[in-house]
Amino acid sequence: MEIRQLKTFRAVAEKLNFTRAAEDLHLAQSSVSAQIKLLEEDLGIRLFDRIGRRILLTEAGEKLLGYARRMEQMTDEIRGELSGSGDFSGTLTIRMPETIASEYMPEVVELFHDEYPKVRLEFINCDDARLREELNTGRIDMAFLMTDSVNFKNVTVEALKPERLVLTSAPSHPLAAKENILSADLQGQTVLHLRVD
Amino acid sequence: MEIRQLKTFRAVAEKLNFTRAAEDLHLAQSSVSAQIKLLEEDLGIRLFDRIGRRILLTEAGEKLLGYARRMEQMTDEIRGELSGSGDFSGTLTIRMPETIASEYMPEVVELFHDEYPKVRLEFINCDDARLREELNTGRIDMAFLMTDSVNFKNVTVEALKPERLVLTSAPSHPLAAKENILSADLQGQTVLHLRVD
DNA sequence: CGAAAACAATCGTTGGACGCGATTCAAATA
DNA sequence: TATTTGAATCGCGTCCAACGATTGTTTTCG
Repeated sequence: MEIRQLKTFRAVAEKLNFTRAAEDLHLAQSSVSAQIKLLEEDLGIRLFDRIGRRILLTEAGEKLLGYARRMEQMTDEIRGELSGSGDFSGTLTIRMPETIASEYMPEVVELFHDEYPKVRLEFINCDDARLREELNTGRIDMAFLMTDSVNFKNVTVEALKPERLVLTSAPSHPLAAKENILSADLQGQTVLHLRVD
Repeated sequence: MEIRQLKTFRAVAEKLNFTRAAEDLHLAQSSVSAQIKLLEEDLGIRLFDRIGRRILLTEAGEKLLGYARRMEQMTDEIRGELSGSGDFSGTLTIRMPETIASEYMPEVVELFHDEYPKVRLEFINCDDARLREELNTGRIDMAFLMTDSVNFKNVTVEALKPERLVLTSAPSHPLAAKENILSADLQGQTVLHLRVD
């Protein structure tokens, strides 16, 4: 029996739905199934009745739910009481291109806020090339860029992931018919692309 | 924060000694160190003051100890309340050679008893060859053997580990001088060996 | 005072646990 | 009957946790 399992159990027991619980917990549905299965095996008793695709708490499940809630309260209490200083708060100012922001940030913000609810996130659009200065003066705390390499002094840089660069056009465009496009083919074409500072 | 970590923490906090705690928990000392380190990182606060090789609870540690105890009580309560049927009791009768018993059983019995305190273990010396009958009639529940292979019907057999067979003699024995001994060398010698039923 | 013992921290390795995506199978719904 | 919803299962990859060995330090004892 582990706290992680009890948290998962509580989520499932309250939603009575493995898939929703998985979303809440930022887990795959299969992982939730596996955890519940482990917990049931560990306790040696079924926690849910599976009636068709619908699930109900068994009597044992009902009892456990109460304990799980108290247990979780207690962990929160522990953190509240002990970690004091470890409980970050303040504002993080982040500069990043809108394209990245709209793609990745919704999920990242949710995850981050779950862990550090007292930290406010401030995003600024990445519309100029004065990053180095901004980072050094403390106007922004961090930035996400799409670029081949960055080499700033006094700034920590980490590559997060490669991102494919894709060529897109209207279906009616002459180049759309070609199987392969060489960079030479773009000669004289008007290209709309990301600003790379 | 996981229950396992809190259990480890409690053991250390009560013994004020990592090594003893590790023994109690059937863990390596390094594992205990690692768990405590993780817990301290997770909570963002030191739990022990390390004064030389001696350790003391910090203020945070004192507080946590209370919580850890309540937490553990609660898990026991959960098991007591829920697992009902999963709580095995009764007697297991096991036949095995004394050589095996004295070598492996002390630790095995301790581990087993920690997990199933209500099960009594009964050992019988392995001094006859009527194992098959004994197993089938239910006089014994299981047996440990040292042998090359066993093939009983209605009996589940599992190989646990290979065991080296070593030749030993008094230092004064003629064969003791030889670098290598062949089985032919044993011709005519009196050999004291395990009974293999 | 020097030698030995006690003990926690650290390191490298490895097996197992855990998470994931894809798939399957059953049930509910259209 | 077809489609959707939802949980279980499987195979795979990765990461974590336990271990043994070692180190460095402190305490104890000869």
